[in-house]
Amino acid sequence: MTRKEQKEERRKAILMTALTLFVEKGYYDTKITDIAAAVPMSTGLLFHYFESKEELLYEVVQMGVEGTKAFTGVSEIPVPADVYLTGFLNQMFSFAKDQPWVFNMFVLMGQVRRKGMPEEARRLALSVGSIDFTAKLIEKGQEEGVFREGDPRLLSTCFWASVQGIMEEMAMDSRMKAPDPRWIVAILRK
Amino acid sequence: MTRKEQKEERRKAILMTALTLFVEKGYYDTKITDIAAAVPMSTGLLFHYFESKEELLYEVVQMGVEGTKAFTGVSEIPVPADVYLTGFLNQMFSFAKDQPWVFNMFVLMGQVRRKGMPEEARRLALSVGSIDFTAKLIEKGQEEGVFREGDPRLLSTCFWASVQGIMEEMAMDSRMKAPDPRWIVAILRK
DNA sequence: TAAATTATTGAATCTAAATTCAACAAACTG
DNA sequence: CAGTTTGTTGAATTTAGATTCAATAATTTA
Repeated sequence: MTRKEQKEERRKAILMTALTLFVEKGYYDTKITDIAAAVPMSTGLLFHYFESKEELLYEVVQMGVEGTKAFTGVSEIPVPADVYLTGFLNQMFSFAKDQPWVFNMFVLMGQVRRKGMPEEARRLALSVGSIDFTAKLIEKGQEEGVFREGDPRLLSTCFWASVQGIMEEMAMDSRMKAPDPRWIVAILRK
Repeated sequence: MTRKEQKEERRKAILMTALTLFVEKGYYDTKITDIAAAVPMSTGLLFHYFESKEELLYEVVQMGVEGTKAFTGVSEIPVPADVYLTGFLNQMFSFAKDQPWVFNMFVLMGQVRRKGMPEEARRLALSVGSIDFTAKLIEKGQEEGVFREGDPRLLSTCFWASVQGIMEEMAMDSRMKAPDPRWIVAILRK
């Protein structure tokens, strides 16, 4: 099975490289040749592993979806909603340095949701219910009295849009320090 | 001079159409033929008015820069910083319905600042000092005691990233209601 | 070890989309 | 009005970049 494993490793290497470049330069500005050169491997070979650039994006997103399940799958939150979200952001921001790929994955997932991204990948990214998940969490927080009144879904959307915007900014400018997570959670806090 | 005016009108029509499409579908996914068809005019004619797609983007951004001067040019803010920013967001969000083009312009200006956008247009968009302007405003707010402590520039960056993220979300999904501006200003508020 | 399978390359092909162009129409100028 | 300038079209050209392919090397299987 060494051969199959080898192939898996290679695929993963390509996926990771693609992830990095997609976030660094944007999907459309990242050429297949850029990815191949960065792996490194010949352009031709890349198509031995992935059908097309779109499929490549799709699989990167697929990988992100897997990873996200762990997050949106949690059903019992044992701490107050504000504490949970602050902790989440804290971790996410520290990932920016320790595990850039986790961080980049989040950034990419957000970007792929936008209009103008390849349709299949977009649908897949959109299928992750992080907005809904957080909306529920926000409702919980409202009941707990820590979050302000207002449509939980709209609050959730704002929260994520802000997080997305800030993460993109961080991905764009590596000099940027991570903000204090409480600043962002303040959007929700009463 | 009717001829010259005519030409100006036409140019403006193209610029506006391009602005709308760039925001709606993204720069790279907007084809020159899309713009021409939407104006409407033949593809060829479009090049009678603009050198290239990049130049077209550049001029849209140019227009945005002009418009933004009015905003960042203000030197005397007569009201507390938090009130000023809340009012600003309030206006911006209501523009989304009344004057979509103003709103779209803001969204586009933010997008063009990102890596992977055509270099010249990007530089131009980056030349607008809205982050610095707001940073000063935030310092003022800190002195007034209404804003939290923290690096004003980082706070400013977060503020704008959030606004950008939310405006993009609004541009993407017309059903989305505008959030309460105070939610966003809460990022800054003590 | 010989056949079969898989990895690899880089140049050749294909394709979508930007850009140019030749031709014609309308408007303006003197 | 005759000529010149500007507007307009859509098809032809060009080009950047994705995708294919024929050829070769490495690895596995039997």
